[in-house]
Amino acid sequence: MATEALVRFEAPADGLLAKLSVRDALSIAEEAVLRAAIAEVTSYGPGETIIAGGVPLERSGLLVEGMVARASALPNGQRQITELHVPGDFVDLHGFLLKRIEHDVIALGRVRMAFMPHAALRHITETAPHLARLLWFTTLVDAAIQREKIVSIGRRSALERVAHLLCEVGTRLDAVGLVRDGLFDFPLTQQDIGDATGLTSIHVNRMLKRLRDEGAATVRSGRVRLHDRARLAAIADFDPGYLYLERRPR
Amino acid sequence: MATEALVRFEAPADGLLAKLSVRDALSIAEEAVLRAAIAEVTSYGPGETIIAGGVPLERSGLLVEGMVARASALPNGQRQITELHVPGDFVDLHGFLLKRIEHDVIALGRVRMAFMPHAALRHITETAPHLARLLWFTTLVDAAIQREKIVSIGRRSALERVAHLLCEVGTRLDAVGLVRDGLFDFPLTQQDIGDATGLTSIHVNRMLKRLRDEGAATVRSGRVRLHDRARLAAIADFDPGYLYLERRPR
DNA sequence: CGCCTCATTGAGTTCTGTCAATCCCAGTGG
DNA sequence: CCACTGGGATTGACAGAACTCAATGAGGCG
Repeated sequence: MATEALVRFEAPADGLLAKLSVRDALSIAEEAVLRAAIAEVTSYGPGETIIAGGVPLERSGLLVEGMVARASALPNGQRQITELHVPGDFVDLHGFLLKRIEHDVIALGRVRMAFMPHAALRHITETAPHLARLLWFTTLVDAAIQREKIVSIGRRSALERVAHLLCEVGTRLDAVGLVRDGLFDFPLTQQDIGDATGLTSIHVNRMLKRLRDEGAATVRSGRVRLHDRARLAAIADFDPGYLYLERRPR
Repeated sequence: MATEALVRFEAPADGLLAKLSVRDALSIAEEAVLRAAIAEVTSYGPGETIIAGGVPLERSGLLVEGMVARASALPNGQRQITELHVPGDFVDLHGFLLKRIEHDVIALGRVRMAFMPHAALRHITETAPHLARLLWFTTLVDAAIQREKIVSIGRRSALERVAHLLCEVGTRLDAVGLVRDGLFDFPLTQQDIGDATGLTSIHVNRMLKRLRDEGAATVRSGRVRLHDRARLAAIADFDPGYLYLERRPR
C-alpha cells in the first residue's frame, strides 16, 4: 500500500465544511468560527491509537486525511469496528458531551487529525445555535450509519455485508470528492474488513474473491476499484438514504 | 402477557426528567420548559407502527409507558431491531434534525407516547443551550447503545447476545425504577428478541432455555425474572459503562 | 370450546469459523 | 542486484454454530 493519496484537502476544516454545506447553508461567519476552533493538527502512523477508550477527553478530533476506525476490543481478544471514518468526519465529537468514549479510535494507514478543544465547542453551543445543530446533526448521521451496520451484521449474509461496506465507504468518500473513476484509497487489511463486518479475515477473503469474480469490485493493496456500482449495490441491498447526503433538505 | 405494568410514571415527562437528572443538574425552569414542550400524549396497541420510516417529521416522541422498538425491514421480509426503548427515552429525537428517520418505531405491548413539536425543540436549542446539550447527550447515549449492539451481534455468540440484551434492558429499566426484585416487564416475543439480536426465534428459544437452566434468568409471558444478575452479566460480558448512567459526571 | 399466536423440541442442512499450508510482495540489508 | 524476512493474502479440508423445516404443546381470548 502507501502510494500517495489520490486527493487531499488544503485547510484542515475543508472536509467538514464541505460536508456540512451539503446539508445546510453555512454562513461565512460560521465557517470562520469552525476554522478558528481548531487548536492543533497531528499526524499518525498505521495502527496507532489516536484516542484511547475510557480516558476523559478535553478535545474532539476531526479527520483531515486518511481513514480511522472506532474499534472495541473484547476480552477474548476479538475486535469489532463500529464505524469507519473518512476525511471530513468529526470522529469523536460525541466525546464532547459523553466526556469519555468507550471505544478506541485507531489509524488505518497514515492519518491527519485536527482537534477542537471542548471549550471551543461549548462556546459554539452557547453562541451559535444553528452551527450547534449542524454539529449535532453530524453525530446523528453517525448513529444512522451505525444502525445500518446493525442491520447489515444482524441480517445480511457475509457477501452482502462486505459489498455493503464497500458501497457505503465509496459513497461517503464520493461525497467529499475522494473517488476518482471508481477508485479510492482503502487502507484496511482483510482482518480490518472482518472486524468491521463481524466476519473472519479468511471469510472476507472468500467474499472479496467472489465480488472480484462477479465483476463488482476489486480490493487490493490499499485501494478499491469499483467495476460495477449498480451490481455491487444490488448485491448489498444498498440504499444511501441513511447517509443523509441529499442537497439542502427543506 | 398483559398483566398490569409494575410501575408507572405520573406526568408524561417524568421519566425523561429523571434520566436527565442522573447525568446533570436540571433547573426548575428547564424542567418546566420540557414539560411545556409536550403537545400531545397518545396510546398505542401491541404491534402498532408509531412512526413510519421515510416520512417527514414535525414532532418527536418521548416514551412514557411500555416499550417500543426501532425496526428496519429488509427486502427479503426479515427485520432487524436496532434499539429497544424504555420509559423516559426520547425515541425519535434524532428525527428533529434528520427530518425523517430510516426505520419504523413500533409498539411492543401497550404504549403511551408524548410528543414534542420540532418548533418547540428548535426553540430550546435557540434559547436554552444547557438543555439543548442534555438533549443532544441523550441521542449520543442512544448511539453508544447501538455501538454496543454492533459489538454484540458482530462478535458475541448467540447465548452471549441474548444475555447481553437482558442485562442491558434490565439496567436501563432499573435506572428509571421499573425493576422490582429482579422482575420487569418485557413485552417481546421470541421473534422480537431474535430481531433484536440477529438470531432466529427458534435459536432464541434454545438460548433462553439455557439461561433458564443455568439459573441466570427466566423470560416468560412478557416478564423477565433475573435470578442471578452477576452470572448473567458474566455470560454476556456486560459492562454498563456504555449506558453513561453514572451520577453527575464532573 | 376452539382458534390462534407463541413457545418448544427434534432432525438435518448450511454458512461461516478453525486450522494449516502456501503464496505474494514490499522493504531490508548484504 | 538479490536473498532474506515478515505481514498480509489465498486456498483447501474440516468443524461447528446457527438456520431451516416440521411437528407438537401451551396459553389467552372470543
